[in-house]
Amino acid sequence: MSVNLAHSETISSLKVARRPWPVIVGEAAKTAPSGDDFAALETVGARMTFGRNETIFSEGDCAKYCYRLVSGSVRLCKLLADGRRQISDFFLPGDFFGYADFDTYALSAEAVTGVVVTRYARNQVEAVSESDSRFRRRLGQLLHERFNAAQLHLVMLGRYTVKERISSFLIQMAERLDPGAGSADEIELPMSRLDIADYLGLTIETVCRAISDLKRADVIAVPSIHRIVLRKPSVLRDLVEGGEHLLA
Amino acid sequence: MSVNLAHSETISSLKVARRPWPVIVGEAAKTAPSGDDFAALETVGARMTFGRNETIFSEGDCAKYCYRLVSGSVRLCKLLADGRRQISDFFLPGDFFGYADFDTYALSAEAVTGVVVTRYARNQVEAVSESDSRFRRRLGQLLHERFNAAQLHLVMLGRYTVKERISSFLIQMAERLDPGAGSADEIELPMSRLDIADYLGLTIETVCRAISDLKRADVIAVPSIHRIVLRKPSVLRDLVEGGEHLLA
DNA sequence: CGGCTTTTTGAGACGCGTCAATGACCGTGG
DNA sequence: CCACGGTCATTGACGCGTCTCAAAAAGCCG
Repeated sequence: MSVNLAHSETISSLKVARRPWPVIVGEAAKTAPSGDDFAALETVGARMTFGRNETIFSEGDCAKYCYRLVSGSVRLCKLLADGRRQISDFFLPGDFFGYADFDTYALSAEAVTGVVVTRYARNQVEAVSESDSRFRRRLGQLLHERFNAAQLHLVMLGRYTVKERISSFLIQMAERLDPGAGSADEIELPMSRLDIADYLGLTIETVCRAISDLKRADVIAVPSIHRIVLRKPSVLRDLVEGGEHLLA
Repeated sequence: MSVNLAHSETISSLKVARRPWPVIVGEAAKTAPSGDDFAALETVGARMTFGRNETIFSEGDCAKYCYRLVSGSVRLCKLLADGRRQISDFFLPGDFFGYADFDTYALSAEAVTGVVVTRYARNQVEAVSESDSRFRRRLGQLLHERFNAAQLHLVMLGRYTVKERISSFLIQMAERLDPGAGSADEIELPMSRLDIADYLGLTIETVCRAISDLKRADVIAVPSIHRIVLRKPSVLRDLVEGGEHLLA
């Protein structure tokens, strides 16, 4: 099983990233969408920065804070004693995370790229939630969304083939990364192949091979390593749905 | 992939089970635990019965109701077009389900055995939740528990070997089925091997083989088909901790 | 340019799925 | 009461797909 070497600099937390990576600042430092349900928290948030592969919080830590991602991207994962890793979710700018836990975090959150977050004390979030029913509903809705996403993830890990997993992942990322309407046809994947593998329950080699297959079939193009062009999104969709053959 | 033939009698809903199966009435018709947080709903619930393999609600149905399981057991599952199935959760007496959805149910709930439930209108549950902050917190806690369980399930499907999955499943069921203290050493599994397979992301044959292996190693005994004796729980625990302590 | 990490590709092993046959259990009806 | 048919569970033989191991290629940064 793949050895995990992601934790070279897991200690300090306010350190600036050595090399901020695609912190897409100019173009896409997406601020909160206009009708922002988090306005109530605006005043109590603290802005923070994490470097690539830095840990934002660890499984078992006292869950004092929750976070809103401003820029970059974050993985939520669980590490087994022998190095096996499962990523349960990726977060993108605008996502709110770290609130779906009890006293301690159930999983670790790590910066996939250089990251900027706003950090909120949980007791303050809870106070606002207690008094503001609109905010509370919004928070509940977010939790439900994460829950439903986890259910789909479950089906994928339990029953999808490799091709279905990769296709489903690409479509899903295209939808999430596209701010506006239907999924964009070109996406910038912030995470490494190993991250993708650990999200899909595969090995990095299998992920590479599946991507190469799609490239060979001209369903996607890969101009640079973190950039993917969906040339035939419909084929990707078919690969996921029929749950069947379509790719040579 | 295994053909699913579970839906022979999915239509009527108030029908009594043809043959109630292990509806453990005398011994374990567990009523709500003494400090019952659902007292507030007591008056608005309707008692209902479902037969084995009957559908309680289907994916996509308008989510008007939620349920509390009184006796028997229920599976929550998703069916793909080609018959593949993933079970995301089993419910046991006392469990509350069907509330973690939006307007429509995201998954289907089916009776694994003959089942008795109390059904509540969601708008009433929401009304109580809105006015009673204690009840609301309890409901949120339940959702968090299901969410954390789903996260562990995710790790299992993504990263566990067959032996680890079976061991983890047995331990988990022993803990959930045991009303009192530490896990009982003999458990009554209400679900079929196919259900177990679809929960663990395996085939029925693989599940059988793994169980036979454990039997052969004298780690468990199988006096009858739905009954399992954990002869060496510690070995089971070791088998799952090829990774880690992953049990809530 | 030279040393690193990450990605890609290849060859081979092995675990799990597939297909098929047998056995166990159970309710039904002769 | 036993024979029968249906469902579910178990076991075996075999093939395929994914993992493992290994090495080369491609980026990345000093």
